[in-house]
Amino acid sequence: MCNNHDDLELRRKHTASHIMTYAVKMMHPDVKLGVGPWTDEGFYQDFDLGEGKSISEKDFKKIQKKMRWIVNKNFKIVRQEFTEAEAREIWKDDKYKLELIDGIVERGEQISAYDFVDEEGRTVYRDICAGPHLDSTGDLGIFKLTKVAAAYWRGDSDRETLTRIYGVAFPNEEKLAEYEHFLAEAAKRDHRKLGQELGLFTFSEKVGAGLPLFTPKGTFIRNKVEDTIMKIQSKYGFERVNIPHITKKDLYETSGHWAKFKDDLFHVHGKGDTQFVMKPMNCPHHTQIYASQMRSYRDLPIRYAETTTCYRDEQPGELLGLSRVRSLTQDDGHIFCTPDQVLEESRNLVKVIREFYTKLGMFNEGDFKVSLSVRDSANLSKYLGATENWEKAESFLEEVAKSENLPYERIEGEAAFYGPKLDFQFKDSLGREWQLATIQIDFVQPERFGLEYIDNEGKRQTPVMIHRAIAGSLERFMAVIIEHFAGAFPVWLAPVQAHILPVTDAHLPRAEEVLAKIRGISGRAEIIDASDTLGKRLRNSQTGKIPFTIIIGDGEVKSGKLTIRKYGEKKDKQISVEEFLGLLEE
RNA sequence: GCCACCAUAGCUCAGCGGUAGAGCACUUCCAUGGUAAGGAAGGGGUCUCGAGUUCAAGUCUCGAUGGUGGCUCCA
Repeated sequence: MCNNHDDLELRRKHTASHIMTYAVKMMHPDVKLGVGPWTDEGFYQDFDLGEGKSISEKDFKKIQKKMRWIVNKNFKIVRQEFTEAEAREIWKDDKYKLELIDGIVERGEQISAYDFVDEEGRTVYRDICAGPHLDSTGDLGIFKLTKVAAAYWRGDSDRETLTRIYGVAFPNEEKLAEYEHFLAEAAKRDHRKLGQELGLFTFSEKVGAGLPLFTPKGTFIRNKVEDTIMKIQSKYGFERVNIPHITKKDLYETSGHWAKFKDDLFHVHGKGDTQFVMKPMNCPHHTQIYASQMRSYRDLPIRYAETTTCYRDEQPGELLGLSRVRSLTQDDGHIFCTPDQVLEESRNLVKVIREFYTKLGMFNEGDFKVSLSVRDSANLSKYLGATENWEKAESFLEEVAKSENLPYERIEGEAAFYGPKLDFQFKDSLGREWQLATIQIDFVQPERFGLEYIDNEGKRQTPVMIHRAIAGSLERFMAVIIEHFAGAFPVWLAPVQAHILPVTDAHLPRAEEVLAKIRGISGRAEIIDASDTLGKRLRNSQTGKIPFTIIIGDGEVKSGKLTIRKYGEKKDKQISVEEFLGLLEE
């Protein structure tokens, strides 16, 4: 929920939600109501339909018809206020409302409801609501129910399952058309669709859900992303390490993850009795590399980096294309340092993140947001680690966020139990936010694994661990950049940078010469021979979102120049081979 | 895991009780074509899988698998 809506839009969504609820109530008189707020997109309402009853999208037509009837009746919408006792009496049969009333009372707010009132002044429908609303149902405009889903009461999976109906509401048809146009455009950018069309990755039912397979082109992009990150961070002293993908469960018993996450791991059995699991993370492994030697304060910070795949047995309903998978490749890194070094290390990590995302053109205002997750000041006891270190780390992270001008928001209570963090969230084509880069301070694992270094007084000390990712997971990162670029990757990232089109077979030798020159600078190009018409081949290069299409015919053979068509442009350019090679450099 | 929907050729889809179709892609042939789909022929499907109903099941029912939109979760 956010508050950047103008008042009228908000009231329209609120009223639409009540009208839908009234319509559903007419069809299912015994229905009980959960919450029904407005959202960025529209509105929803949760219903408890009762045992064995359900609503599907096939019912939308009927519900919308009833809603239209309510709109046409033009009921007045009137605010009513109640005392706690009155409210408890009115909604005494509705456990959900009673629970909501508890909350309102607890917060010391006024209990209010909105009534739909007919011409004779009779209340035909009433629901508890803080408002505000339109003046009458006739003012609603255009509405549409969009989807139905299950939701848990209070968002708690241990509690009742409710049926949630989503809808949108607009002042006129044009606004609805705009919204539908946005959805259609988003669908065109969808990474699952583009991934298939551009041949970047695939899934196989035989391999399993959430286990993506990358083609040569997709793998090129992954490797390029990895190389780019490694190159940027190399100036900050990272060293690459390598670990196996399975481990004895003992590792996670020590780290403390076993108790909490054992059901989310893939378990592996060998010949003996020893129980192994596929690694869901890399930090415990990395601690063991740190722990392999006695460390001095002079050695710190020690920085390990590795791009490696982790396996998590996510629940099937949670999988989503490349955004949420069961085998995820992290560009992971861990820094072991003193508490005082957290400031400088975090600052350097932000610099790496900035440089990398700037290269991709994704570090602009509005493209991303940053969360500084700190302790819940009302509940400090649930966090592990020395208070002094927490305070230092939180203030260091905030200092970095400020001095680096990050668009950050401080979120109390969002810190992990083991330390504060700085998360970078980027949007996909539908505006859904995905965490990619992260910087997490950890006071707990070094302790649990008994990591040590010897300080300048010869005393044993426990280092702080910083977990960091720049791309997050390469799978999720690919999903986001495919949608960000709508599949039209910049030249440096494009798996195929150029198609060379000889006009006829007679021009093939020249095309091969040009190809050899491009390959000479490790450019990535392909000759598309004349077995299709030139028009057809040009079209294929464009729909394939190839950055450059080179056309070679009699004119080009004679002049020695190249005719270049850039992706998405309507006009050609004549340039020399050398100039063209310059365009491919990174 | 929860609710809803979906699954037919490599891709996009039509067929919706009487044992399969289109376009694109692919193969071959013709055409050697100067800026977003040249022409012709051909190959390709136990209609996701398993049960059930029926004389007869892509087509109806149930289950499994996979996918989508939300919810929960995301170390």
